[in-house]
Amino acid sequence: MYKETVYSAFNLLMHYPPHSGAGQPPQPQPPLHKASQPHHGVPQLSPLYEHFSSPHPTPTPTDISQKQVHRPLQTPDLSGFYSLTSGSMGQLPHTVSWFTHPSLMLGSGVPGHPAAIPHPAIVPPSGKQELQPYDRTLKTQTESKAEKEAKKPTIKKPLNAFMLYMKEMRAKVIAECTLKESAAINQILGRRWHALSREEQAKYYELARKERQLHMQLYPGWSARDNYGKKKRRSREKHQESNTGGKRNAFGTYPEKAATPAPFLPMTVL
DNA sequence: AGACCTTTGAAGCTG
DNA sequence: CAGCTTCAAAGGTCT
Repeated sequence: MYKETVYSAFNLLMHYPPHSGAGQPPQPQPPLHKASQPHHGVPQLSPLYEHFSSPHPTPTPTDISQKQVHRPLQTPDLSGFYSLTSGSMGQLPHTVSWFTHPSLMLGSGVPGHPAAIPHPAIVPPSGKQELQPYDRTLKTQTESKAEKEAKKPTIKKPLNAFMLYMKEMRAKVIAECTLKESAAINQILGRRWHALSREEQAKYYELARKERQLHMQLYPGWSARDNYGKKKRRSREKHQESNTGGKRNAFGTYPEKAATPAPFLPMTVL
């Protein structure tokens, strides 16, 4: 049943014209770090950027500080960030601003900066961003150190180019194919990503670079290793097995080899 | 409740 | 340093 749903979704998408490079094998595209790419027509990516998007005018550094965004360094790259992301991104109804959504008002902020930097990278230890704000006043004095440690909000990794692309395009793909399961959606998005032109991909690489930069400034001491091992894996062996086709895939089937694409996937489309 | 699936890219880890 | 592993997002599915 589900398999058929996915199949029909791919059939539907077969007729979706790729941006460019249709029918060509995906070519590895090294990250592009041009500072002056055209920045038109990029809809909402990450709420971090949405905050600076139309219809609001491009915020000045003063505007940012008024929103209590801590910017310890005034780097030229950040100004590029503003010009890059302002006034060109559309709005998607399901998105919320990182700076206004209650889940972002965690009050934890950057260590050493009690003014609280509400940033979407900060989430409660539950993993998912919750609707209710993280209320540190709920902590009791009797809580053990370990408990307090466990309840410390997690600073998430900044999104890479593909993640930003997924965030933007997911709703569009879902609307087109009525699929909702992310595993299938992500397969489609992965193929579309490869179908993007170099210029189109460059926009996302640039946004991702800016996001990393901002993330570095917001959380100077943060390292990706901070989140290592926080997700419990059932076991490395099993995880490996799942990656090599030993377990059920997103289509509810048991693929013989993970490297073998699903037979109903037309390689010349998407 | 939380891992899994699935994708790419960044970054950490390991030998 | 090359290659492997983990984690970012997402939501349905499964344990």
